[in-house]
Amino acid sequence: MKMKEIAKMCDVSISTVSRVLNNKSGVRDEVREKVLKVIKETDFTPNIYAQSLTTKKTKTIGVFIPGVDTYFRKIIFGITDFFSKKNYSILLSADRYKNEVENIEFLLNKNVDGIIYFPWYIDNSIDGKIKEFGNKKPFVIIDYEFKDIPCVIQDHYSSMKEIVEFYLKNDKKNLLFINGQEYNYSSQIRKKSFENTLKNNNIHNYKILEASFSIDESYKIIENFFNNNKISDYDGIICCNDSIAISCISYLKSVNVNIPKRVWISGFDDMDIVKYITPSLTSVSYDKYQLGYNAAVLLYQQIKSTNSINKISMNYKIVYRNSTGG
Amino acid sequence: MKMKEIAKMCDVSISTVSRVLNNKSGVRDEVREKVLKVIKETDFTPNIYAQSLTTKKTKTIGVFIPGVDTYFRKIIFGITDFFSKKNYSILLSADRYKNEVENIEFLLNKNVDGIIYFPWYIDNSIDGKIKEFGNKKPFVIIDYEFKDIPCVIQDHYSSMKEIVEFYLKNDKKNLLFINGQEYNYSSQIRKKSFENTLKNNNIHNYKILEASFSIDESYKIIENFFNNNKISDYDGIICCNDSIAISCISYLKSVNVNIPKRVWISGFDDMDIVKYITPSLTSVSYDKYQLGYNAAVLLYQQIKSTNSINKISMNYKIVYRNSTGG
DNA sequence: ATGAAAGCGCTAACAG
DNA sequence: CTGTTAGCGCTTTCAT
Repeated sequence: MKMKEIAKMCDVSISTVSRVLNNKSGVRDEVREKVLKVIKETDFTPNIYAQSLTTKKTKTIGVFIPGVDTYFRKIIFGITDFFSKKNYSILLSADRYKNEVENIEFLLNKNVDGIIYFPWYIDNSIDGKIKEFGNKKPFVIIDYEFKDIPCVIQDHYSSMKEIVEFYLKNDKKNLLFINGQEYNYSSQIRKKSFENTLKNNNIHNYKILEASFSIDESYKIIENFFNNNKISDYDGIICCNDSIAISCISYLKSVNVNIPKRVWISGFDDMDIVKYITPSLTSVSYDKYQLGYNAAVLLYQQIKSTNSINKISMNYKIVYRNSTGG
Repeated sequence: MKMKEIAKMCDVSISTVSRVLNNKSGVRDEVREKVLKVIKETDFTPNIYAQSLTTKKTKTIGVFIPGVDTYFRKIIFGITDFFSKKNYSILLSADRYKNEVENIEFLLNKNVDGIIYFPWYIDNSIDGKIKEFGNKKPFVIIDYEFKDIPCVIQDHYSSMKEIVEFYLKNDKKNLLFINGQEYNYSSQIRKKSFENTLKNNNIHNYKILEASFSIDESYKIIENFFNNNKISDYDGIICCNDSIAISCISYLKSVNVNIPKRVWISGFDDMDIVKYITPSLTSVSYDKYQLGYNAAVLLYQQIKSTNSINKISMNYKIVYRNSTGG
């Protein structure tokens, strides 16, 4: 079924059908209703590829989000919920054989109307690329900042600061920070916040361990670390995400270290399950659904050229549980 | 940049450029190389919307996968890894304001070349819809079977049977099965397998509790259940996924029930973290990445009309850990 | 208010 | 081997 047939059935020209379809003026109410009726009856939907050819708009946005299993889906939900209402589709780019930049270029070639990009591996070339992409298309970054490219960030600096100060306030002053890989921007921020907060409190004795976002690797790194370092040197451990915290707890239990009595521990992300493990895990909670939704809003504003906001900083909440004394 | 310009730069017709682009015969090697060179230099990529208009192929496949956070991403990876190599894109449909069928119809309207559908809410109308969709486009279902529509299934019947028999063999014969919502097809299968296996072993005394795929709801349902039923009635609990198992363990710990001494417990899915919780959780492991990859292969075979296989049943592995005695 | 016609960028006969 | 040309289904001037 195409416009031509609809036009014939209604005894009008295809221009008129087009006008009705696009809700444009210049059609008698009577005619409009008739066309609408036939469209409905025949279940007609215009060919979006023909539309795109003429309008240069694809009503499709591209999304790249890295391999973070635990909240990937929630972010996607936020994005799709917003854009579906606007009748946009979501093109996903997540080929692991390509690097991130290649994934974005792939999306660009698909003529998407805009792109949401959650960088994961940050290297020297990324800023240049982001600038290039941002000039080409409406572009929104998640959890990374570059000049005036609109972005949605989780305020890892503040949340880490709050966590550290919570430890200090409770007299936990021998701290170990277990980070993910430091190619990740959030990791860098959290690390810096951890260090600065301690320095601002005149504490210069602390340890940072670079572990991994893979829980199995993390476990090995942690085990190896404590084979060469005394646990008793620390009364507080801060992990950069919940998985790492879980592997750390697992190790500490295996060597009979009591949490929270001997050492406090906390994570990040507040996964659904962490309130049900033993001990229940103190964690930092960001609304990942809202994160995706906000990114979608920023992108849409750009697409419609009504952009006013450039940066959204997400609210967070620290959920205190038994792993830090209850 | 368009084909016309490339043609001019190479001093050939646009048909020749098209032939080169589509790797067709009928071009002198010399000319082909020249065109290829210019294409590369100018970084030209053909407009896929114009291509689609003529070919009726979009080189895009549609994917609907429900809200299962823990392994959603792995399935997607399997699909994108396969299709990216073929230069296809992935259109994601996941609008929660629409129901599943509406999400599929949305994809259909986008003229995707094929669809991968992981049904979650199964009701009476679904078979008719699947048949309709399967007639329209290449179509692959995950974890559901309908006539000769190609599908990839996790063999929940067999894995559940094996788990149950493992309990029985170890003299755990007072069993409680905690299921997810029964609108889910896999839940139905597992339940049936649980019941049949017991019956085949002449055990008619068992209990099935319908909990929820939401871990918080599950906890409440489990707590409520044990407020009205004695824990000591059971020596084995089988949960339909790891989240439910974790909430169940949490509850049992809160009332000081020793696992595995007083009762065994097991989950499904083998999430990354479950080997690190206490007690480490016995679970059923399916390769979710491969699941997605297989679905992609089946779909591609249909698109290319080389389909031979109709059904792939995934291998599984039961990972025995401390929650069932180690 | 409505229709005719050009054109979006490409592919695929058809000629040569 | 190579070029010409007619669409693909739609939007958008430009007339009427």
